[in-house]
Amino acid sequence: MRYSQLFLPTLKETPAEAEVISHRLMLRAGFIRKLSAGVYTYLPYGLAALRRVEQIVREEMNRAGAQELLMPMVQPADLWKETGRYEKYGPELLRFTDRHERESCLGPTHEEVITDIVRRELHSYRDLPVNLYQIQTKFRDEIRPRFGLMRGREFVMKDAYSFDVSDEQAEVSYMKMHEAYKRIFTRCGLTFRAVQADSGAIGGNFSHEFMVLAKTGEDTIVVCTACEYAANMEKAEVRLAAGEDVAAMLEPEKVETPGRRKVESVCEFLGIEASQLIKTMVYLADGKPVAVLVRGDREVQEVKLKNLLGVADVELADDKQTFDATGVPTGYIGPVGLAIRLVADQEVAGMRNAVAGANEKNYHLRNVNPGRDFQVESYADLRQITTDDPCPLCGGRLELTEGIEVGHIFKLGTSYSEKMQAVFQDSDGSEKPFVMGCYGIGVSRVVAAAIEQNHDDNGIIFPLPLAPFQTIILNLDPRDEQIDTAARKLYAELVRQGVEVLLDDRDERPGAKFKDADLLGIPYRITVGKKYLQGGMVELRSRKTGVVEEMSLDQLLSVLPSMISDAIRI
RNA sequence: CGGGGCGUAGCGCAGCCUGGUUAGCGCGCCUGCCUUGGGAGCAGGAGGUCGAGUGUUCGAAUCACUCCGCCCCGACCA
Repeated sequence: MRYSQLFLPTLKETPAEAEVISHRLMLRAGFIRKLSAGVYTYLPYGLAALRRVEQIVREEMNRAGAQELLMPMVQPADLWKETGRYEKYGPELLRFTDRHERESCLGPTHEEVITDIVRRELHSYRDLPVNLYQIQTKFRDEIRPRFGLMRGREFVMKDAYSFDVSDEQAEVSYMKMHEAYKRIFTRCGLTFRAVQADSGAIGGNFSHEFMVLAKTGEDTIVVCTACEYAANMEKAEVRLAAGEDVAAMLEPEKVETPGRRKVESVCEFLGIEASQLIKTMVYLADGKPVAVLVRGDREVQEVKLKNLLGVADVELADDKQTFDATGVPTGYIGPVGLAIRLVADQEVAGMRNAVAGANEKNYHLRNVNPGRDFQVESYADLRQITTDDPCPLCGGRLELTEGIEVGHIFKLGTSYSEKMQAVFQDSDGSEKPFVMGCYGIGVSRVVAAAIEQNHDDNGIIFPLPLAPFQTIILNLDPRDEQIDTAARKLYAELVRQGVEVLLDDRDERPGAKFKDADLLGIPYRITVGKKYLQGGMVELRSRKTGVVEEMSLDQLLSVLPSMISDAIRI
């Protein structure tokens, strides 16, 4: 491709609307333009990057035995009513009626449609397993679209759905996808981790998220430095430290702690460590008060609490709500004699002679002992994991890092197939619902994540497999016949060898060409200029390392194509 | 939906508080000259219903009200 013919509007200045780096760079490098909130046009250069990701996804899905199809974006409400999601999905599902007053919606996901196809066409265990996927534009009417392609309302997604005869077979399908996903993100040249995840509203009980590691990620994840373990903060299991405190239980003692409400000030006042204090937090679980106990130096992990209580929502009670529920002002609440529902972090069970609120203003209790002085409804892992905790798998050191979710795989089980009466006849003649799995990749988000992970002050640094062009040739002086001839010759020869090349033949000054080349993030840059006139040499520069090598045209042609094909092969 | 902010040329902004002739600046764009290894220089030029509506006023980009759009934080979310 010749740059002079390409629709590639780059921007010298950053538009005010963009905050995160990938969004800014995508606007500046002519990837996208906004049409309305969370809705973007892909310009040729951005589309080329998107196609790179799509192609890798396609190849790996096909390799894993999945088959591509394409489902409608407009879907009838009736189908969604079968699974109850038409009511349940909320305002994110864009609903409308057509000219015949038929209720419809724009597909935010396609479980209903695929299940409908399969129940109509597949009836026997002999037809299974099957895995069908599509790469398609989804629409979700996000509360607040932001960050450009990272969280748009309209976005390109690959979604796959597997159908199996049994739970065991479904797990085999799941593992195949898990492997395929690892290959996909590896081939994209991204640093990522597969993390255990909460399966969320979509349902199911077996779930991994694929996170691209980048500073600007929306989620915090815990990764082990020694093994493969990685998990969401909400899911990361805390391993209880071995060894119990076997100190003799002392008699409870009430102590005056005037005005000491915070953990810190109580500890300072009584001369104890935060780890010797039982912190009592009052939450409203679906509106009803529950007291939660954790060690003074720990934080409650609300998602774990929510899951334990089996409620839809937990919220920390404010001072007034706390007083209304317990009759005690915040800061002096404790488990001893407390009348409301009580749960505790597992760690609390092993505490001896701890300090806790006395349920009386300005008083705390010393020598409080779980079991003797109070009972809880249940002990469970309820606290936030920290980097001081050991890896739950191998005991290694943990690190916290930010991640961008680019893929999510679920074992769905039979929830959809049962509701939609999608059944097959098994070898023993019995009728069974399909056991399903679903597997998503945010294709457009992968492009954004790749940029978040790979850029510098001058622009994008594309991983070679995702770059719209693998090489850019800068013709620094198109009017000089010798330079122009050399640049064209290089271009033609590289194209012949299968390299994706952009030839910058614009009538621009060299500075502008260098700046654009950096901004666009093309992995290899060849410069043909003055040095060619002087000694027949051109420059090859790596965008990533900045290393520059001078060589002749012949040398370049003999090394570059193989460098590129080696790098793309996995 | 709650909180905060912004809408003035394609992009980035000033002007608004304290109303008053032809609404400015930088970049980009067009023409010409010149220049060619990190977003050059000179000269000339095009481009605006100042987001929309209503009101206040002799007079509104400027003041008031309403609406619309966009951005950021929060709740929410593959």
